[in-house]
Amino acid sequence: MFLDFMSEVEGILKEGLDRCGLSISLENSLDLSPHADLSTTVAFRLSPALKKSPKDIAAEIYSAMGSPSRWVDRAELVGPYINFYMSRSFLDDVVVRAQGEDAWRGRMSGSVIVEHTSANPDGPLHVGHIRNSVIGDTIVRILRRAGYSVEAQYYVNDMGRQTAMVVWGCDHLALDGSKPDHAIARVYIAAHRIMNERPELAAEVDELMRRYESRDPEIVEKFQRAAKYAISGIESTLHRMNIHHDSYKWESEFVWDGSVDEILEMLERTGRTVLKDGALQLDLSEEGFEKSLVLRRADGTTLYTTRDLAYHKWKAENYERVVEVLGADHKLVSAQLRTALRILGIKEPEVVIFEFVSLPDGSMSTRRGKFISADELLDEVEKQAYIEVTKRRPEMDDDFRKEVAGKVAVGAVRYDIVRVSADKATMFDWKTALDFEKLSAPFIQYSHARACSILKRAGDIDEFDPGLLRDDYEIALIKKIAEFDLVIDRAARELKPHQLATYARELAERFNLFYRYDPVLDARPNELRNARLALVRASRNALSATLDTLGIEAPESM
RNA sequence: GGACCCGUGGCUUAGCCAGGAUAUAGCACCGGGCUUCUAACCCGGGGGUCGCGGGUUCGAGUCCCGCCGGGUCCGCCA
Repeated sequence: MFLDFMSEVEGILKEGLDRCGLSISLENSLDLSPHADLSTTVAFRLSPALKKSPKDIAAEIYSAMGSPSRWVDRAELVGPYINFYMSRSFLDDVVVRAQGEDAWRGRMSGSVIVEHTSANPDGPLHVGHIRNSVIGDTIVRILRRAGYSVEAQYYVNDMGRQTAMVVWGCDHLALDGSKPDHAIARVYIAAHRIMNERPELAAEVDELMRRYESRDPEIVEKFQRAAKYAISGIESTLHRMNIHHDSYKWESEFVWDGSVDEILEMLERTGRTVLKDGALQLDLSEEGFEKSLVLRRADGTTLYTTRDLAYHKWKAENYERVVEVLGADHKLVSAQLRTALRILGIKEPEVVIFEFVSLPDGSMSTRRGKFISADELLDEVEKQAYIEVTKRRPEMDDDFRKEVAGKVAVGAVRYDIVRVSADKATMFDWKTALDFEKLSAPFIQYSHARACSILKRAGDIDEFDPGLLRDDYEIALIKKIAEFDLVIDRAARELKPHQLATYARELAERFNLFYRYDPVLDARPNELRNARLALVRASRNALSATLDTLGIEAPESM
């Protein structure tokens, strides 16, 4: 839709530039503008080299440009700007194409792996983790919309000290009957407390780690049982938020199948490694890193980073795009990892870093038992949502109110997380979390429900003529619907899911205005009624596709 | 000490990478709108030295330098 219009504008503009003998990249030279459907400022950029005023240059290009085409109605010269406007047939085409299901998928292709969440299997997800999960899952959904074949993967850190602590805890303490991830957290926290009191026990944990790495069958069974138990709880929380992983990759796999040894050999062959105090290290001072990267301990065991290098080699070999979502605390290690990969000639991942979620009294910690779990958050938000639904729809039965409350709660939590740019640090606050009077998912869900309600009352739509949709509200809405493919395309390239959240809000706003000022069911003559019904259906489809891509359910009634 | 991220009306926030035409929304505040397709909605109003200071440019919220404030990291942990 919008991308088609944009390509035609590029063609027309390029013709003008060519005829004037000018050459400039059209990449990023067309912008959305409040003054036009697309606008270009190329004249400004050409001005210094040509030593002519932008206004004169724009005029020259303008008069040399190609004639209007199928989707482009006209171009206008406004001082140094050249503005482009959509044709009526473009708007008509948007409404027609938006009636169907295939209008919401992009033209990108290829395979992508997106790693997200990957929390240690030592307890439940807390409100910091789910920022990772929501950003990650939304990116997965955006990339799928864009046309990629996407694998969403959870990387299980089973070789770390945390998991060994959990195993030690399970050996010595009983798991209670609570949700698996919460039960594991209790054991993990208790194990830490015991270790603090009796530091001599730490050797037992070291021994567990050593035996696991050497693949002692008895220990392997214990580690994997404990980790899987924790993950089963984590998974159920994720599912509640409409988040699904296609696969789990265990870091131990890379140690046992020889990938880690292979990576170490590759690194040694670069001649960049040094043996210091018996430990193998990679010197990255040339690349601006103060500290060298330790690859293998003096005792011969591997480190997280080494296993991570092997994991990234595997990703690079199996997928065309490698994407991962990491917390800000991983910035440095991730940069070191990417540098090491570059030295090895392995494709580097595209890393989405999100800043921290803190509590009013500091940062969260599973080990210290200081966190607000995602389960707790969802329960509270759902409770609040149920109160709201009951207040607004008292005539509906309890099943309805519960179902809507669930959808609204998950939507509110996801939207509140995804709407802010990943590089903004945030503070968790119960008051804000439980307040969805403010701009939030229900605003968008509600627009969708309104559209559904009209369609339900209308019954089947006869033939329609989109050309009858001519007032400001109708046209603004059609243009916003058309923008869907542009937003997906950009968000998929830049990996910025908050752009879609902004779009969702704008789309709902435009629909609400149309809804407020243009009656549909009572519209006369009947031809106008049919055209508006078609626009409602187009809007419903656009809202539904947008919400789906945000991982938010779109109730037909709420 | 070094590195990275952030700083936009009272609060939250878009725009910054690819500099251009009146700076985006929400909350809160003041006022208005339900005999009309669901008012979880809509309309109007007030409120901004885009942290501060320099620089580049015809033009800077956007780029560069310095400073201030907040966050994060700098382990033979993960």
